[in-house]
Amino acid sequence: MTEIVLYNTMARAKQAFIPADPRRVTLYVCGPTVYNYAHIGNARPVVAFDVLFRLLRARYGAEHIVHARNFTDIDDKIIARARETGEPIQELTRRFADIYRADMAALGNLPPDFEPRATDHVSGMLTLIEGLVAKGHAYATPSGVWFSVASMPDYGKLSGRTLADLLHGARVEAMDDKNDPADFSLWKAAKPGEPFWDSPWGPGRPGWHIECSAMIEAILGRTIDLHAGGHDLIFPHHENEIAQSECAHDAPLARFWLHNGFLTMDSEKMSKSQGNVALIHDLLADWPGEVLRFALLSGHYRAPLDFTTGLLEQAKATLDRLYGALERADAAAGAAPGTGDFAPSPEIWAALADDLNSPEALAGLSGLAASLNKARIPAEITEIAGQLRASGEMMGLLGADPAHWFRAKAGDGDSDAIEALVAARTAARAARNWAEADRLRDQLNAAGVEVLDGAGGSSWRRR
RNA sequence: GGCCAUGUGGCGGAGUGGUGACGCAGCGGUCUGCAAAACCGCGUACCCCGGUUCAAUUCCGGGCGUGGCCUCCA
Repeated sequence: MTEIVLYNTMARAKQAFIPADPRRVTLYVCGPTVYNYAHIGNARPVVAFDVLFRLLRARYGAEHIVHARNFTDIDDKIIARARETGEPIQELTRRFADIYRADMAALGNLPPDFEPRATDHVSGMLTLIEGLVAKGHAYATPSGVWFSVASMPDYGKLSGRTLADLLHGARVEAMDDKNDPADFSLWKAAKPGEPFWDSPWGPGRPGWHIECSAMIEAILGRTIDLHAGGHDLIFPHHENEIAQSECAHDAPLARFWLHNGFLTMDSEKMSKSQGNVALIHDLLADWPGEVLRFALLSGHYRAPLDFTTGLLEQAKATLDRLYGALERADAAAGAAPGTGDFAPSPEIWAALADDLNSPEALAGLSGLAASLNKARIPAEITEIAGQLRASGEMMGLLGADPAHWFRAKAGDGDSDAIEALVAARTAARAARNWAEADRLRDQLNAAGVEVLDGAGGSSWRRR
């Protein structure tokens, strides 16, 4: 089994991944703030690190991996949205958390073992903050509690920033009542009308970063194996998590830091402020979730990826080819699909183990499909098809029944109508009435249905 | 300005000190009543300028281009 190598942002290099305890490998991925629909860019870390999750499960055993992904369910934007719409915060966040889960499931992601919500961990945050204040790393002011960046000698080690860099770029105006412009908020005193929790510093709510520190400690432990998220989280979010957790515990927060690159839309950053976002919810109306997933995996997770319609069309075409090979294999082997214990191909395993090289792994899938299309011996067909499915599963792909893949969108009645036309065409062909047969095929094509004539008769698929 | 990435054929996108990525699209062929699907074959790709080397797309230096981060955006 090939060793897993991952690019560790902290080291700025690929490193062999060896868990602290192979019987309990811990993975934390920063999750969403739930106040609206997730866009496809939000899905990139989820898909990329779902592949990592699958790889770890395969390597160490599913029962030995603990994967947590949080929901941020209290923050300024949530409060603002609730004010706008009048929907209570709890309902709003619960509703969008459910939508998020459904979207991620549609993209073929396994659910994490834990999905903690920030508001369930406020007491843990308070304990953490109290400890930081006691150790001189934080101080209270009327506006809340602040982390004192100057109290941590190696602050900035993840993002490669020095305190001087930060001050250089910092706003000149003294914000709030903190001592240093680089200090960040651990606890915010409640303003009138805002939701609040009681604390030693009066009613208030947590700062953004502290929730992850508290949830990681509560669920996974003080030092975890892997901490992952979007590239933009390196600074300030992950930097500040490190500051809080490490100053509180005198232990490293995570052994590996993984960050995915951004999606662009027509080469521009996809962001809410620019209004160029594609919501997963909307994309799913036009594309199977697996096409979206394949498109996201077609680039390496650390590289930028331009998310375009062309990319989706290519992903769809490639998946059609892969599923086509599986469909013929199932028919030829006459066996139930997905049976038996097949292992992923060594090449695909190696590609994924090399810092989640999904494009190379996808190339491996195509290679297997080509072999499958050429295979003639039933035992060989079963073997390769099994290997192809097992390899696909490593990436959360090819899990569908090919028949479903090609014909799912048709309603039952719709399907019957298509079957009738195909049957009529078969009859016309038997009568060597080519004109009628071609007319029926044109009619089917116009309806988005492709007819495939084979030795054993004609079949059809949706385009 | 500081920091971090990145520049590969029509398009997407891996990788490598010296013959092939892979996919999509395209072209030719086999098959087919004709197609489609599948199979076989085809493309003289590595931003620019120096340097190292027998040999650089791959290493080093410089330049140019692009993207991202620089206090709450995956």
